[in-house]
Amino acid sequence: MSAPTLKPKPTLSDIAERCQLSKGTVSRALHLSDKDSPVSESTRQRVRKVAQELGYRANWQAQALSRGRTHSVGLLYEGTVPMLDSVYRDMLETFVQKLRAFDYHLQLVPVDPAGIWSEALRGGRFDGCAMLQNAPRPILNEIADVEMPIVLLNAAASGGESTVCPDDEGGGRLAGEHLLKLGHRTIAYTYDTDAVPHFSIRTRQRGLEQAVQEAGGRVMFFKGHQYEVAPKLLDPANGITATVCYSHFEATPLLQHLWQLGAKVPDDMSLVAFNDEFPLGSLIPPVTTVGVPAAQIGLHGAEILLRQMRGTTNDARPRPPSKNIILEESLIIRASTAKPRST
Amino acid sequence: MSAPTLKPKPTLSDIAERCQLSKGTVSRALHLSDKDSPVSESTRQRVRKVAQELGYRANWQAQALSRGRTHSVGLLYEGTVPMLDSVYRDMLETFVQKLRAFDYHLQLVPVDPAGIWSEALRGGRFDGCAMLQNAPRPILNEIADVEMPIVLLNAAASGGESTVCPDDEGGGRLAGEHLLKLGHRTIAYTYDTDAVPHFSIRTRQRGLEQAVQEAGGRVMFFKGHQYEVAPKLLDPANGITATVCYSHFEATPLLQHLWQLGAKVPDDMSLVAFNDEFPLGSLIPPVTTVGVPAAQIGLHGAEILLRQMRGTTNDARPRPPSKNIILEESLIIRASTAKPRST
DNA sequence: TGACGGGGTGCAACCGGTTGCGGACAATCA
DNA sequence: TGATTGTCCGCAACCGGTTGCACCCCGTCA
Repeated sequence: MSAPTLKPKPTLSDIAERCQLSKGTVSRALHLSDKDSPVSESTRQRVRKVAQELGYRANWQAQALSRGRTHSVGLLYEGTVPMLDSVYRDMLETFVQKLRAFDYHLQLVPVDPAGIWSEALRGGRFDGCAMLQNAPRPILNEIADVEMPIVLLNAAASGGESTVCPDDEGGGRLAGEHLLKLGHRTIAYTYDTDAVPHFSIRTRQRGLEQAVQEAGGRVMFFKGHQYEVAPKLLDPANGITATVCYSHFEATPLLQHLWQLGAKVPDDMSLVAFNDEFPLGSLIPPVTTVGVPAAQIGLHGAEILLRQMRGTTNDARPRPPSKNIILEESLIIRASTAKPRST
Repeated sequence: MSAPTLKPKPTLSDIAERCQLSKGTVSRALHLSDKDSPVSESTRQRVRKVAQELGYRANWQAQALSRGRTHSVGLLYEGTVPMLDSVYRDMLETFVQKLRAFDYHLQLVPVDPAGIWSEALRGGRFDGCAMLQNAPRPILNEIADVEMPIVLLNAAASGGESTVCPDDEGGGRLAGEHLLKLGHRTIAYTYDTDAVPHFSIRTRQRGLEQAVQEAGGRVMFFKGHQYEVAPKLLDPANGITATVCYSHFEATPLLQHLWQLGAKVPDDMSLVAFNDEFPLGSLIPPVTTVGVPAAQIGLHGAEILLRQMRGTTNDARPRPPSKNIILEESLIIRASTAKPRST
């Protein structure tokens, strides 16, 4: 009694012994569905009762080892913990939820240059993985090499991988069309020097330019800290009446700097942001923005991954072909956009 | 060749065969340190070379199973994916990094009411875990029941668990003292109805009140959406000259609403927030705030957990006693605070 | 030269499940 | 009543490592 008395976790054998049965039978009794089970109803009842009493839980490693599938997926990310970036919140939330619904667990896997992550990859720690953002080719190649199912979230299709990506080009167009409809003709597009380099910076710009140029308008491009950009936007020589920001990280300080310079939004300058994130909605004025269907991305990503994993591990069925899903963005009109003053 | 030719992951046996050795020897050659190894230098070289060529990686489940430790820790959280809350970013970042340095992997474990998480807990999926925020007692009890090391991050000590928590009371005092020094005597404290209920709401308030009351000042308390609160703060009858917000989520809209009502910050109203988060620094004026040592919390948490896990799993050494660490918060003075006008 | 000691290796059990196969027994059919 | 079928369960191999123990062989010392 002075001994630590480590609580011995009950195992299959414990139950088997208690029930006077063999491990195999107990195993079958526990998790084969009621109908097609090769074990009698009474036995099953008995086993389950005992398992319940003992608080039995299957050991995960043992199960994974013998079944050949871990039932967990790796969440790969570069740099800092990702979910951190607010845009990823809803994306991850639905992604996780969906996978959980199928009893998949998630592992956080930083893709450090040191390459420890490859240990995880090849060590069979998970059945499939998701990568946030665009992944460096070498990494994708290594993943392809071990033939592990993968889905790229918020990334453009570049190889054979499945991807789920918002239609940033369409989003840019949305922003452009909205402003055009209001009567704007000279529109600025800006992003911050500190922004994480992501292809969507360009894609959004492209969509915007397409829409505006088709209508005979003009897009001016500004890169830099917003306190530097703001005065340029207001320079009468430019004739800019509306600005589209790459994200809420630009829009927030920009709004304040414009304000400080005496320009009223939307009267003197209309403002459109991307991402429907705090604090856009709680600024004065609330900022019109192009929302990214983050939750949808997560959901589709999970579904794709689940489908891919089903055929994993020596399953005869070929893995389903990769899929590239593009989801529409949507315009959320708030008070930061209006007709240009001159109109 | 038409067969799928699933890449056969090399195992210990494969190497053993190639080297004409037994599994056991190979296992020893691979990961016993060079000096105390009971295997000859030449053999070790040979084995490692072959392992290298084959791209061998130890199967994780098998290793975990036989060693009795998984070398991974669970990150428990309630509600939505947590890291999402910006305050947790730095906290998690350092936490993860530290654990990774010791080759621990992280699993995301939502503590859903359904109780699936308990499956993970008892299934031996991880050696220890961390819980974000305060955890419900029943959950902690279950964790205690399986005798799993745990550390509570950003939570107050309530049971036998180890905790790492910022000194919110001290932070509140810091805010109060700063304002007092500037000459403020009637100070408001506000938090939003939508704020996640967290004990720190009260703790920060308490610290603030202590400091202010000691100096003969007065704290008024306002709960609600900031657009409702703002007018009350400006009510001359109240004589409020400074406001402390529970977090950046309150401070941001409040600042704008005050502005909109014609009150200038800091001239008419000084403003102090908590958490050093976006967009506080990029607002006009930049907002004075009490910063939480998030990175430190993560770091200490990881260290505590590592120490606890060392003694896990039938180790003779008793687990080190639980520890409750409280970390100081710090005042970040920006432009939103100044002497009250009347002074 | 024979006993002893120790370094280097093989054997086999074990971790905790899963699963193919065969056997026992009862029920059904000829 | 004997052959056949089907139900239910036990046996044992297996997943891929780890590790205690025995063994072999060679050098050393008495």
